[in-house]
Amino acid sequence: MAGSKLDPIDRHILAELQADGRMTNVELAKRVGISAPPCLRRVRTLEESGYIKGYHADVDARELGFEVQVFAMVRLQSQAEADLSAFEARCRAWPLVRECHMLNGEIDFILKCVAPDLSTFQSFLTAELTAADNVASVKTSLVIRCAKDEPGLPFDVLEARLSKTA
Amino acid sequence: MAGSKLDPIDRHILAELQADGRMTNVELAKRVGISAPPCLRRVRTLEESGYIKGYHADVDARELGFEVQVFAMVRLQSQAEADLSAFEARCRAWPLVRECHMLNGEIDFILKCVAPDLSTFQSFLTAELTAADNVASVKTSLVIRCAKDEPGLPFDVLEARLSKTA
DNA sequence: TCATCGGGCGAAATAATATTGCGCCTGAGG
DNA sequence: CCTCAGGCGCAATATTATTTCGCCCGATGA
Repeated sequence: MAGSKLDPIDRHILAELQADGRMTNVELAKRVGISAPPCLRRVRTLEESGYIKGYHADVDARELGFEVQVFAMVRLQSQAEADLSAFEARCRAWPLVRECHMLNGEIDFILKCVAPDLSTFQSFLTAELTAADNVASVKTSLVIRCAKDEPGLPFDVLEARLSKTA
Repeated sequence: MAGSKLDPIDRHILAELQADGRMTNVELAKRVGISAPPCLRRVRTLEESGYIKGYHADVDARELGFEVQVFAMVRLQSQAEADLSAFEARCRAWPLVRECHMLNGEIDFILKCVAPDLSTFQSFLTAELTAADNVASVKTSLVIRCAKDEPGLPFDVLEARLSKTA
């Protein structure tokens, strides 16, 4: 099973750093119950082996003037791999698109977008997204409010799962 | 305009910390072109005033055994505020639900969920989500692959915008 | 059962970073 | 021109990160 190369201390480290990525190594070591040097070694190993992909400050979008958040459901005309890749590449190049997920079912892609205001988004929608090659239809939904936005993973679910197997 | 209380150095700091939340203050100061003490003071101010909401390690879901990611589109029977809030509270309590956004249009909520495997998600879907009070319908879409997943905001868009106004 | 070996831990020393204190400069307002 | 507030950076100090190294434990094999 994936993740089994990690012991409980490693998982504890991941959970703590997911919750507070700027915790000092001393504090982290204290929380997971080992001393600072091995704790730091574990963190470095987790980083190098890809369990930790990076660290990011969580910036308040509204405060910074990004008032609008939108989910866009996109259907394409062709689902040939080359066409899918081409669309993905376009998404990567659009700064207003923050996430692009390929889905199963009727909808081919869902995009999470941000914009400073509605008119900026509308311009993007009509001039770029809807107008893009191979795009059959786009349905958009404005985010009215966000009830939950937890970064990362539920480590408690993971622990529960592992304790069953063990 | 929102964000106008920030000068270019503040925005530069936010952009850098969004890209690498564990950068040392010395390195950050060097990049934004001031010395370490005022840089740290700015960071603290940004944290206290809420521009920076936190820092998080970005953990690899697949590596940790979360193979499945799903978007769930939920419609409710009642959209009275009390019922909306009740549903949001339920979402906050479900660990598999990582994000919950209220939308305009036909769909009332979109949820981003993760699970270790499909059967875990199916159990959650049938026993919890679909079965929950006031839920009229749930449409789910499995994420086949993720083409883009940029944390945070496009600071280049913000800068472009501000330079126009200025 | 007992020697050997590898891996991981932690104390201690050292290097780097964060944080505080303070004097200087600058620009706004009188 | 003077004064004051705000923000900077130097220098000193406190914390933290990182390296070094010896110890312990558990696995392996004679």
